[in-house]
Parts: sequence; structure tokens; C-alpha cells
Amino acid sequence: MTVEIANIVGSGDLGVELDLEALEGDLSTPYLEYDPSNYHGLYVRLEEGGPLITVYRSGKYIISGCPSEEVLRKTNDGFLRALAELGITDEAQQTGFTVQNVVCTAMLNEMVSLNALSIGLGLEVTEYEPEQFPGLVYRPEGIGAVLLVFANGKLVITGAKDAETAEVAYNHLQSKVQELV
DNA sequence: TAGCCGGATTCTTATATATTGAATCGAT
DNA sequence: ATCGATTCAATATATAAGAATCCGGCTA
Repeated sequence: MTVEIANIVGSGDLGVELDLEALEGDLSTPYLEYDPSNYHGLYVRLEEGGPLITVYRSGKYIISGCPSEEVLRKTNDGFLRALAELGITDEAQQTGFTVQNVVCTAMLNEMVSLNALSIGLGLEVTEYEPEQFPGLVYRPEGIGAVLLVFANGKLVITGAKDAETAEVAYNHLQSKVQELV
């Protein structure tokens, strides 16, 4: 697998209004952070260094920092179980949990200069200002993802709704680069 | 003036440059 | 002990997405 997942973000809705202050006191995990003067969301981690769950008063929440879809699913299950144990939500409360963003890293087989690449891909779909940021930003049309290309051939693919889309974006760029070599 | 709309806020993660700040080092 | 110097660590730069609340600015 040449395209590796670095981070996955997902969101869901508990369908219940929450008292974040009370929730902070009730949750058994010690990895909590709630400071309304700094940010209105309650930060929850089920384990140290694990994925971050940002919970809002509305009952909606975000999970970020997952290295795989498996971890994302487990984190969501664990969070829902913890809330069910507190009697805040029903056992089988469905949240319509959705993956919102998949961030991946990859490496190109061939390399071309970023200047040549920006022209080859099209100036309308690329942004390359090395004095502002060392990577070239590529927004391919028709593919729901954005790619960052670096001079050494390393890539960051972000904005994809799933791993398959990131894979498609990678293959697309790889073939484009192949044409330019 | 009220209300609405848009932008920044917070966080995560990989990536790579420049710059800043801090910290330690040899030397005085 | 203190001063230039060197080295390292950290931050900003840019990308995406979700969430809600803040702010400013604009219009009615």
C-alpha cells in the first residue's frame, strides 16, 4: 500500500442536548478538557494520546486523529458506550456517524520539478509559491481531494471522504507525472 | 438599531521551509 | 560568571473537514 492514512475525521450526532460541564464530571476517562472561555467544545480522549472527540452542547461531535477507519469506529463505539452507561443516550441510538476527511501520505515513483509540474498540471488547478509554502497545491477537477506535492516526491492527500478517493487521487497524479517525465 | 452573514476560532495529521527563540558551549 | 556563538527545538507558513460561538461589518 503506497497510500497510507495519517488521519481520519468523522462526525456524528447524539440527538440530545448536553450539559458539557456535567458531562465533564460524569465521564470516567481522565483525559478531558473543557474551558468555555477558550473554546465552547468539550475535548474527550478515551485513552492517553488517543483520538480526540470534540463534543458540543447540541449533542453533535467530531472525532479526529484516527490512524485508521478501524480506530475511528472503535473510538465512536467506545464513546457511545460511555454515554449509554451514563444514561445520557439509549443503547442503540443511531447517530449517522460519517467520515468527513481522510488525510494520507504517499510518495511519487517519478519526480519532476514543482515548477514544471504546476505548468504540466495547469496553472488553474495548482498553486505553487515556494516562498510562502514549500509544497505545490493541486486541486484536480472531478476528484474530491486536494494534493500537496513536495520537491522530494512526498505527498499529502487531504479532503477525501474515503480512502478510495485518496487512492484515486494518487493514481491520477502518478499517471500525470508519468506523462511529464 | 436589529438582524443577518461571513470570517476566525479549536483540533488532528502528514508534509517542508524559514525564522525565531531558547538553551547550552567554549572561552574569557 | 558572563558574553558571542552554535545548535536545537518550536512556530509560522499551507491543506481538508466537522462542530458552535464569537466578532465585525453590512443592510434594511
